[in-house]
Amino acid sequence: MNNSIYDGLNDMQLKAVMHEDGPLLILAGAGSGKTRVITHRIAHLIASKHVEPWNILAVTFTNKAANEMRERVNNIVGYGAENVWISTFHSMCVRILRRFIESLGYNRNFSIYDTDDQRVVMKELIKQFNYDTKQINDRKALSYISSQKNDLITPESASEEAGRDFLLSRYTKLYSAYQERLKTSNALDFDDLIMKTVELFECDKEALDYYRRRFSYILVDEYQDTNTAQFRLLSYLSGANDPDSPHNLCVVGDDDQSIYKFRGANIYNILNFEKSFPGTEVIRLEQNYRSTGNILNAANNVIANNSMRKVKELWSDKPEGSPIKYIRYNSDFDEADGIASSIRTNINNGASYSEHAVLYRTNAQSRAIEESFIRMNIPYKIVGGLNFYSRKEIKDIIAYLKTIDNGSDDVAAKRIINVPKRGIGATTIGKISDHASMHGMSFYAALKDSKYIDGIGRSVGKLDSFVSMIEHYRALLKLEGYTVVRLINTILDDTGYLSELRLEGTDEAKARIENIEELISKAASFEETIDIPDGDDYSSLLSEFLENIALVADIDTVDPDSDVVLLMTLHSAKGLEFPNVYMCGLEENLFPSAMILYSNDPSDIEEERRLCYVGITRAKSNLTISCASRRMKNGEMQFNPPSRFISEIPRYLITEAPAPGHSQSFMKQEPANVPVRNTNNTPMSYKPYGSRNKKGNLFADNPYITKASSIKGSTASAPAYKPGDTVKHVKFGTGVVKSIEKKDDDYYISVDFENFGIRKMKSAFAKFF
DNA sequence: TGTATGGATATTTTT
DNA sequence: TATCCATACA
Repeated sequence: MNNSIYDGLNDMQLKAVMHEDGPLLILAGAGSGKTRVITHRIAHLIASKHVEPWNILAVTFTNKAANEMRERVNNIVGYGAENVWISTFHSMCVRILRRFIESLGYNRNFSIYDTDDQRVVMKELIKQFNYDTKQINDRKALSYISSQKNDLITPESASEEAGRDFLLSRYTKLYSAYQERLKTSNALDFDDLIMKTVELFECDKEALDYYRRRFSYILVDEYQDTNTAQFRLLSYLSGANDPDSPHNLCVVGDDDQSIYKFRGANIYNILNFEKSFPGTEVIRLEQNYRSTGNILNAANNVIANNSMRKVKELWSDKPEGSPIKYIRYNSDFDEADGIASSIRTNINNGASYSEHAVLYRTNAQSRAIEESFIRMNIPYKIVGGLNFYSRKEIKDIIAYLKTIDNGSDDVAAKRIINVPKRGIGATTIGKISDHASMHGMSFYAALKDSKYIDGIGRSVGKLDSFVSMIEHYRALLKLEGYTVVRLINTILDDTGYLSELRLEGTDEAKARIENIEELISKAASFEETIDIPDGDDYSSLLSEFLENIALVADIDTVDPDSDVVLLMTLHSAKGLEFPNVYMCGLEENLFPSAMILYSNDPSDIEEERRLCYVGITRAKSNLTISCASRRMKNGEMQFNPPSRFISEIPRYLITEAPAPGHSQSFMKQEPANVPVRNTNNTPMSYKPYGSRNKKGNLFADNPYITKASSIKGSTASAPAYKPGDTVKHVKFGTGVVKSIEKKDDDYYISVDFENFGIRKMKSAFAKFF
């Protein structure tokens, strides 16, 4: 046999690779070689057990992981890998639905709605129902719907559940209306892709049988991140309810790296796997091949503070390596500069940019770092944040393509009906919408009826020419074999979209043109990678292109060969590794985030801690952690103590580096945007947290949950309230004013809050309403 | 119908 | 701070 399949595997890895039939749970700690195990197991199945490649299904969460997996299998077996189904949950479901969705009453060329599309629909519905937007906003409604779908709860059962609960019953009404709207638009959102596939398997025996027979071996990566719907999907495919099925389901995951609860991930999928699949063999991979001893030690100590875990202790035979570097900067800008100059130093010592990554909790933090990098000429790429495909100009072009591909897609059609301006106004659009919903037809179909709609009158001509333009494009695609690239170019010319931007001539317009050019080159490279269909009908090419861009994650587009520093959230960093990692913004209220500190679910903090664990374990040789004494957040200055997670790392693993100019300059530098309050130049009353206390313990004075004071307004005027008044604070809620005292130029007000007790604050700072 | 303006609001993470 | 939305005005 081919020896190379088994070379270099440790005993546990080998055991997992060679496991015979039956359910298999691989608990793979960070850096323990889980991708290696999956790929080698696939290779083993093909080469040694003579399983046909097309009978194997491997599921991941990102395209990047899927592509890497395919490449690695290919390298091991050298043949057949292209026939293994290796794909993400979402693209697998699209593929299944494209074939069988008609049994659910949808059309096979359905659109995929992204978050923006969803919001457009939801905003319309909330308006239509006349709901108070203060009580119900689109984000909340959509996150409610998403969690229902992740748990496979239909609108019907949701509304039964909601009963007469005021808010909940409104949400469920929105849920069913939303679902109807998507159906008329022949569109599915991300969660639908999974849920509809499950529904398909429930109602279409033939479809289920087809895939059951096809996939005799199923492997799932990052299993800890699966939600209930995905679990059900896997159960169907692996014949969980069929006693005769061998249940050749192999799942790989790490409960300590479960960080997607907010997206519906159900940690019990992994914690209870053995119960769901009796006879499961459990294999633990506990040897870490990635990080130095110190880094691993730090990670183990942090995660040990969590209670709900599968027993597992990562170890490594690597040397201790350098200590973890910790710096508390004065400000987020100093932090950014500090990181940039540290990277610069490493580069001067021969390191390459791509050996570095900067990880943070929130996307907004990338801003300051980006600015420092630009100033210091450090090449970088920001992963995530504002997605390329969510830019306005890109969305516009895509909306054209979507309208051409699927005329029922109302969000797309409405987006472009008056872009570029065709003199079709809100009134006209409203009338067409009404007509459409009255007759249960799509917006685009209603456009064709415009001459029968009252009050449209003089717009009929404009609407008709819009319709014939779209029909014309369809014909180009079908009859003349237009590629996507040609189609986009034609649209840009015909509509004058591009010339309008050129005329504008601003920097912004130039950037938009560049983005459009990038879209065209993305389309071109897409067309290179797929088989051009026979004959002249290129419509399927367009559908595939649209599907492709709907399902790419930003991380998928990272070029592994380009020598740049990667900037990304801790979430995006999962599954990656770097020699040098900078984890920044380790502050209470930021990481762990303020949101979870006030949540009433105590397990939330454990998820934050897992996120911290994920971050630490990304580092191979050098880990630098940092925080800032003051930081601009949402346009206000915050002062946060260092994160509790820092104090969970044993002191002896850490070297503390002084922040540049810490002792002298902390007060000398006037914080940006903060009005000068002390005229006589005496130090202000607060001291930096984390400065050494008498015991010499770096962390002892780290008060958890210290609220950031918010600074706003510049002059202290007498407060408009008096003791005994009830006030409402933007963060602390309702409270009663206890006392007000004047000191220097400011008023100090102390308030007894219902939920937070007595708080004393400068009246100029406190936000009451 | 289109644009300008000011005020409110939000930011935790994303396939 | 940055974006979104409603309102006012051209």
